[in-house]
Amino acid sequence: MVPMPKKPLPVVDECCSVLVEPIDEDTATELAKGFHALADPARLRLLSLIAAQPAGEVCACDLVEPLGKSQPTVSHHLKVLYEAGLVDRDKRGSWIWYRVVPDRLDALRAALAPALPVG
Amino acid sequence: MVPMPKKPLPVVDECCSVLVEPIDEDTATELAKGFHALADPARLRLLSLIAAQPAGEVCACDLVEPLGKSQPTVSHHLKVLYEAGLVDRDKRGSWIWYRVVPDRLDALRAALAPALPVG
DNA sequence: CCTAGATATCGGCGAACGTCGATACGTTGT
DNA sequence: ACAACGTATCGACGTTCGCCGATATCTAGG
Repeated sequence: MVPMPKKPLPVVDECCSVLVEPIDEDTATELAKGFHALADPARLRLLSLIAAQPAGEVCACDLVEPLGKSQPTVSHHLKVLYEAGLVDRDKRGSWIWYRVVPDRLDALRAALAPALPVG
Repeated sequence: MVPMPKKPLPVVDECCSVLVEPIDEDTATELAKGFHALADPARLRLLSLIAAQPAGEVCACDLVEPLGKSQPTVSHHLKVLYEAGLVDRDKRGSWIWYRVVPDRLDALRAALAPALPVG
């Protein structure tokens, strides 16, 4: 069994946007963790590379070269994305395949939704 | 004249989502700056407090107490939000009024939009 | 002018971050 | 058992961050 880093997927409990009403500290902390995972160019590009795969998933070994960072660095960033619940992983033999978790991204996107959905 | 910190509103040039196709380094860096501004509980709460005002704007002096941080700290976070283009400001006498800039938030939200809009 | 209030800047502190080389772990195939 | 490969962890480094007290700057009113 792979020793899980921490617990993935806390998932924002709030249903609505930050812009609708003042959020409490706990919600703010939770959302901040999510945005923090997106607040790095390398992680955004990793997320983009994973999402761009036709099969919807990609081996970690195929992410090192296109990202242009060392293997430990890529591993580190993938861990951050995973612990933030933005990507899921699947071990097959020696390889680990990553794919995007749409729900978590949707939750962060919803947090930025305007107060009035549409005129 | 107030000495402007830097230049506000770089605004993401990309029209589409990170999830659609692999983004280049410049786009990633630009988006990362935006998400970085959101990657802090204090700033998220500030943004939420500003957006929650019925008048759509609020004096900075009315943000110190509800945030529960020192005045220099609040000033610092407001500066970060301003330089990220997430809020705009308006000086009236001794007071400075802040309001949310929806466009910038929309751009960040769009960057998280799924590849296929709807079924 | 002087005072009082609002805001920004400065300087410093401890903590967290991004990065990499070296290394350990786990799997595959010989 | 061994070698080769993919991956994770460790240790260290310089940088950035969040925070605050002290201080400077600006404005309004006596």
